[in-house]
Formats: sequence, C-alpha cells, structure tokens
Amino acid sequence: MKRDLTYLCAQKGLKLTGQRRIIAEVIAKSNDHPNVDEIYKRASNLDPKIGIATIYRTVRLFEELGVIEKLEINGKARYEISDNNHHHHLIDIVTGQIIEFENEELEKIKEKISADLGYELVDHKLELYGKPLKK
Amino acid sequence: MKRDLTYLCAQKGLKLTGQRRIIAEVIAKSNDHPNVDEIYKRASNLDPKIGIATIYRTVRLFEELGVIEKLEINGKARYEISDNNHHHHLIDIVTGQIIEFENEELEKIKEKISADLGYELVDHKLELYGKPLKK
DNA sequence: GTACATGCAAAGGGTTTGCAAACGG
DNA sequence: CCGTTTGCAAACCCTTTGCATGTAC
Repeated sequence: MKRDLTYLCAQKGLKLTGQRRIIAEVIAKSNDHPNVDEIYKRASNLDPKIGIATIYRTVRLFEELGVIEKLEINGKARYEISDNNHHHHLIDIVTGQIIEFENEELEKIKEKISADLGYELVDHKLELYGKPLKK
Repeated sequence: MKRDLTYLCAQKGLKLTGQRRIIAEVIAKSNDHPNVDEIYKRASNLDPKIGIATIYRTVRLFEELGVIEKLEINGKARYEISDNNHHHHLIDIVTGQIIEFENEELEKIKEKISADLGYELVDHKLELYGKPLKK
C-alpha cells in the first residue's frame, strides 16, 4: 500500500507529503470503515497540526487514485482501503457494525443483468441491512 | 395510493393536509426519481405557497410510513413511490438515466447471504452503474 | 526554485429546527 | 377547539474553496 502510494504519486507528479502518508496509514490500519471525522481524529494523534480540509482533500484524491473506496452508509461517507475482490457490506441495524462479504454468484448475476440491459457494468454498490437472528 | 394515504393518516392520527396530498401526487406521478428540489418545484406549480421545509418534513414522514422510498444516487437523496416488488436501479453513467429492474435470483441470493451471516434481511440497496454497450 | 500542498477561516449546499400563525378532524 | 402542520428564517452539519504560507522534489 505504501509502495503503491509512492509509485502513484511519483507517476502523477503528486507529492508524498507527511500528511498523505499519515492519512494512508490511518485508513490502512482501520478495519471499521471510518468517516472523515474519525480519520481526522486518528490522524491528529499522529500529527496534531493536521487540518480537516486536508483530510477531505486527501480522501478525495485517494479515491480518485483508486487506493481507497468510499461507502455511503445512511447517507454518510465512510472509507476503506481498496481491495480488488469486490466485497460488499452487511450493516447490522442493531449495533451498526459493518460485516464484509464476498459472493461469486452475486458478481455473475450483476454482470448478466447489466449485459441484458445493454450496459457494461463499471461500478456497483450493494448493502444489506440485517437484524441478528436469534440463536 | 391516495387511498392508502387517507387510511394511513387516519390510523396514525395524522392530518391529510393539502400539502401532503400534493406531495404524494407529485411523487406518484413522477417516474424519474426526483430529488427534494424537483419535488419542491413540481409541488410549487400546484401550490405556489408551499415551503421547502414542508417537502423535507413530508418526504421523511412518507418514508417512515413506507409509502415512498429513498434512493441515494451519488450521495443525493431521491424518491420514488414504494412498490413491493423489490426492484433495483441501474444508473447510466453517460446520461444519468435510471433504469429499474427486478431479478428473482438476486433476491434469493441476498436472503441466503444474510442468513448465512446470521442475519434476517430487513432492507437492502443495490445500484449498478453502467456504460451503454456499443451496438 | 517552483509547482504543488497545507491550514485557516469563510462560503456553500443540503437538511433540520424553533416559533408563531394557520388549519384539519 | 385543540393538537397537528405549515412557512419562514435561522441554525446545522458536512464538505469545498480562496488565499497566504509552507514544503517536496
């Protein structure tokens, strides 16, 4: 990830600043899909002078570079490191916890639906909202 | 739909005001998933004195009553009349057009995934973003 | 050195809220 | 009538932007 970033920045004439390094690290180490405010708090621990505008600018940049992905849970932006495995999210409506899953069959169906409608699938978003089953 | 609304309002001690009637009608007649601003414009044609705060309050109310559904396309709220057929949306990334589709197989997979993860599926959201295929 | 990036504060867009007046049942 | 709803404007939250300063390359 840090290698990717170094490479990507160099390639695009972007500067690998301390703030960008920190924000990348914070998101990479978070597995709870933090929102901007959370990222800001965590980054502030590593660099108390970092500004929230920098967080906003950086997550947008990283999203464009494809190194992170933006989710919109309940209308609020949250971020995670990109993987190429196309996982999705199930949101526990009781605890708010986000559970990740993958499903190959699902991927195929999406491709098929798009193709049937005359489209090439370029992106997609699936969120399931569930209530824990009584055991 | 209007019947439903009359019934639902009566049942919950809500008042079926002119504004609510108009907003319900506007959404029912729209098949383009309007956002709040669009609904406001269309409703204003029927009642020039209607306020935007009323639109916001009413769509929230209708959503809670289950008579309309909220989509979030590119982070912006848009609304449509509820159907019980669980359709989904494919967004044409070139034109912005929204295409609705249903897929029974998809519904089954979602239920299965949820169950496998130990959840009862209570809601879900799927959006496909596609580019028109060259013919 | 120079273009890019940052921090700050102000501005912006969308949505919610407090309140007095209006209105539906 | 009484409690609900409305319109208005102010408040709010999240995000973006202008600008002078700072910094990576």
